[in-house]
Amino acid sequence: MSPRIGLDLPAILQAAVEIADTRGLEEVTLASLAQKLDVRSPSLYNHVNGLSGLRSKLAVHGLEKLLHVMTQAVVGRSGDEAVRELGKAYVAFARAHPGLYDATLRAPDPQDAEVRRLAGETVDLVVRVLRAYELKDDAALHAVRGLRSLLHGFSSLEQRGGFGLPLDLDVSFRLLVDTFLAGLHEMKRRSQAEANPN
Amino acid sequence: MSPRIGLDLPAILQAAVEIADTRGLEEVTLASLAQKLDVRSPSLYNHVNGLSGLRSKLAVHGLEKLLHVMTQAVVGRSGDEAVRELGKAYVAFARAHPGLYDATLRAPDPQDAEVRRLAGETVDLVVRVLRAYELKDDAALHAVRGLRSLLHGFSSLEQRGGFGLPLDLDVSFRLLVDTFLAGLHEMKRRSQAEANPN
DNA sequence: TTATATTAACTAATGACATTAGTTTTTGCA
DNA sequence: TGCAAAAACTAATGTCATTAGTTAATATAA
Repeated sequence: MSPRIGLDLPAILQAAVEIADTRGLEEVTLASLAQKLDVRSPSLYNHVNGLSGLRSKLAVHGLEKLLHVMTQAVVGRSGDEAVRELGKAYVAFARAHPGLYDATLRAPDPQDAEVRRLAGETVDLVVRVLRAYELKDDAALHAVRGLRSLLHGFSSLEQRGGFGLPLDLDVSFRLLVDTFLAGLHEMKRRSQAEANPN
Repeated sequence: MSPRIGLDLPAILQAAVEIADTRGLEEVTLASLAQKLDVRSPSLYNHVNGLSGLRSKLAVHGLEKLLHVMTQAVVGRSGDEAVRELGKAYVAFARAHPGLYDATLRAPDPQDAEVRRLAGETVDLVVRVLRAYELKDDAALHAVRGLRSLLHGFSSLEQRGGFGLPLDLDVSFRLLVDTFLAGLHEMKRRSQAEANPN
């Protein structure tokens, strides 16, 4: 059945991740990948649907790993602590895997079933973490979007060297998360005051 | 001195912006640009230093426009109102010019003098707006980073369709900014309480 | 008015890609 | 032992960016 198996998907993905993280996502080409794997580039078509297929697989792989570290970060925790650890895990992942993180957000096809499934699971995870803040109705979902915006924004700008200031990045990040949490508490307070105006 | 002037930098930039905003930044190639301008691609080298030069100019152009709309948004305003308008102007720009906004953040050379100058001016603008919160020392700069993270994160995810949820984006954004502002007020309160603990 | 220098835009050529078609080769199983 | 499946290959095509060298238009000086 199966003839010379030199390549397989895991090996291809690992090599692609290595290139992405060290040289940048744009450098992940079928040519560079084939060279690294000591193979001719058309051979890759037996495992992956061209460059765009590779990028899809890379995106899915990255989302899986990201969801995993986020999940690990919140088990056994709740409230502010859980959010803080979640945030730390998120930026740590982006720092450790800049290229893979990038791939995560440039899925050629956002309608891809796998991508949607993983995105959904990630949202669920964060919703559960934010449940502690007793946000009503859609507020929890809006808060998920907000938290994700802030995490992604920070990671993205950090990666692009978008912060020209000579200022400790970890301090900036901690303050940002703390400010968001303080705001969340305040919003909760307000909505409760509104619902129950002594 | 000057022979047949069919092209000039403004025309080139305008065409590039059009392609970027309608088809995406990746579609801005010397080939597509030349076709749109009815010229052969090597001709572009007389005005721009190759593809990377074009991207640099595009980034600078985008930063200039972004700084301009941000500046217009805050004149005559202060405090929360100024921050809210600043935020609205930021996401409105990203929505109106998705490709150009993208170019803004993928400057091939973040060390480029023009890019650094504009980035500096933008930081200055936001610092002035945040002065109202009387943040001490570096806190103001950290807050600038935070605000920028959140604005960029939201815009970027919105563009990439990263929000799978069927939820009003404008509401999400307003809540995010409000949460940040509430947090900022709370942080200010805390630092004052600490400095002057009755 | 004419000649020249300047320089924009051109053609031609090269090399890096992705991709497709068609061929070779390995290997599991009958 | 032989055959079918499929992995990896070679060859070819087309799209890019980029460089070298050529042509041609025009502003200015004579």
